[in-house]
Amino acid sequence: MYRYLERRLVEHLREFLRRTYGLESANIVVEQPPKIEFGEYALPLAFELARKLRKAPRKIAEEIVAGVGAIPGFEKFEVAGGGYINVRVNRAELAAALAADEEPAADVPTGKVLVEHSSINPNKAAHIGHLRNAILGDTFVRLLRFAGREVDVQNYIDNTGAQVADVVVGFLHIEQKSRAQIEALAAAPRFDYYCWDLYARVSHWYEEDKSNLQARLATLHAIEGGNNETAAIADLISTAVLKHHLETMDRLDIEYDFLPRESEILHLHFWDAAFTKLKEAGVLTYEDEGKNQGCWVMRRAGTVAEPLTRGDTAEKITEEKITEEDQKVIVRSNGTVGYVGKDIAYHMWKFGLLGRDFGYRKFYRYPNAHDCWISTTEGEKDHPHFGDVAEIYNVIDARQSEAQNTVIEALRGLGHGEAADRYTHFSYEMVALTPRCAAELGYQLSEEDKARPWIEVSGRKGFGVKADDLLDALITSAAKEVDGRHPELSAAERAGIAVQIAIGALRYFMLKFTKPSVIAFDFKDALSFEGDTGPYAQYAVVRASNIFRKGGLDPESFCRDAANLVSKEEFAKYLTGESGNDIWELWLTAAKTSYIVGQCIATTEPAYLAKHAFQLAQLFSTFYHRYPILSEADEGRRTFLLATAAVVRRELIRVLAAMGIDVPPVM
RNA sequence: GGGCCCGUAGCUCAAGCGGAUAGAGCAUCGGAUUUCUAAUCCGAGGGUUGCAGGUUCGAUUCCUGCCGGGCCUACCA
Repeated sequence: MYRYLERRLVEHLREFLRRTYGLESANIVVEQPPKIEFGEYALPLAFELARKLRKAPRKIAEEIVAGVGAIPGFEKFEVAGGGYINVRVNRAELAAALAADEEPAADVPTGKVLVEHSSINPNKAAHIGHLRNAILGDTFVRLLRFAGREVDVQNYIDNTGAQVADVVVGFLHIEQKSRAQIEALAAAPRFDYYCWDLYARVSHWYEEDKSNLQARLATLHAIEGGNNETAAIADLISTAVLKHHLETMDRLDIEYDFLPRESEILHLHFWDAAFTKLKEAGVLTYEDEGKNQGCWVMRRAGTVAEPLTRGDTAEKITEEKITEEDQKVIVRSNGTVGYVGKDIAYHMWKFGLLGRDFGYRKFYRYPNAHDCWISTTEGEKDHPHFGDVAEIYNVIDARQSEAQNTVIEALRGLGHGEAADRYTHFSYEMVALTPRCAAELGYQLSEEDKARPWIEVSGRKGFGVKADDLLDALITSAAKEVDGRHPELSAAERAGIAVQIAIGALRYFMLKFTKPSVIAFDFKDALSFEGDTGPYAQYAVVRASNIFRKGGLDPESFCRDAANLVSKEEFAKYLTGESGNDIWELWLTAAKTSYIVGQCIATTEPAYLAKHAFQLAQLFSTFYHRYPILSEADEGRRTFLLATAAVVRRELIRVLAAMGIDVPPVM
């Protein structure tokens, strides 16, 4: 509702400015006043117009307030300070609309959205860095769906890369295992943990003797070639680890629709199709001299050709040689293609620009019967249509922004500027460990490391916190609390609640930081259930539910009837004026959910949603404390307070659901 | 060397295309309801927003230069 009213306000003002001052495209900034007493919207408009109109801001503000006229849903306009215009809505009308759950539809862009996230190398267990990626990605998917978009979720699987090769090397060269032995291990529990340790050992083995790296190269070639024993072993390992990743993420209620694999990008010759087009378009150039002799290279994203002389034309510049430093090798001199090249082909496919498609088969069925598909060379006849989408978001950490930009520039160079514009690298910073946390985990730290603000997680070194371990620790910690608080519940009930709390804590923790902030992970912070945490927000909902349970009422049906149970006159009575301010702030915040969701999508920043959930929970907790509802003697007022609790409960449940957080029945 | 990001309270973080008195959580200290469960609430202390300039009616936000930190900059992925 809040967003809808803002749009109406802006449209009305734009019309007014055109009519009164002849201003066509004034930039109308709408802010939120610092205090609820000032109103619901604030306009610094008069400051902006002061120069254009050559008048004092205060004077302009007064003219606007006097002349703007009535707008449905709004109460009045006031001039404040040196020229602010504060706008008040009709509180009763907004509250009644929110109680009735009226949310006027916004314009939903057409076309399917593709979100790619997780994309964990299938050679070891997932760690906390992967959790941040998956939780950000999954939440963004939920936000898009909340806003009415159709979304496909993809998880790219690099099953033929060096990392998988390394683990294959570990099994074959270090452990000397047979295929049958590896198969048996892969079928055993925690195979991903086994690979985690083995991967670290392989890295160590390479360091011991550089000649060992030849085993990696030979293995990599065998895997890429396919149709041999080594490739078959790599496939069985990566497939087994992948299943563990899907199970780990499913614990957090994260699901995928399709798993495109690098092996199919290779075997279905996606690259060949892309290579032809890239050469034709002149995006790739062949180097016949210098350090990259024999390679096909592209200009590195973000670099610009230096004009040889003043007045060079654009054409001349594009024909110019790219300096070695600005060259990005796409095809090596031995004819093999690097990962950026494969990525370009893959992204052409995403936008339906490649002219080729994957084969598809069902791979994994979630407990809720949702199917996750995987790429194959020859697939099932009937399958959903993937790819060929209108917009894409790639949830990939900031370290890969240059590679992402190279892919975008390749699309642009191919003449697909509109696709490049709808390609978003959803970039975020990594999760690292605090030195204290690293020490707790038993890692030896140098004096230099101890002084660092954080230490980077490294799968190669086996250095990090595994996703399942963290989740287990959270569940254990939550279970201890639940067991102490609710001995009357069955063990199964208590365990279920502990899981919900653990997931709430984890997902909230990963979402509360803004994307550019490195998370310096520490168990103390991550295991906290108090204050600015997921469980705090869950607890607010539980308390709201408790009011209804104690009162013998059903919160859902009460919520559906809220608009009928409280008249507009009563809303006005309880929400107007100074005395109504604190409860009004709660209603107003509850009305902002779709506004916040819109902001999150526009800025690709889910942290705003976490902030919103916390604010709403915090306001509710204060309200809960200040107003005993069931003991309220005044019948009308009691109903109004119940309606407040019911509506806030509904909105908070929705917000938490958008973050992938469930609310336990009791806490 | 070049590119990107960061620097805000003791600690961890916010601050909506530049706006009103820079806000939370944790920690510390002091309080609260035999009431809808205290995973809660109220209060206190705590800030030259890294430094120096600039633009502006107005700068944590934009620009420039320094200082400090991180990441990227492979014929690895």
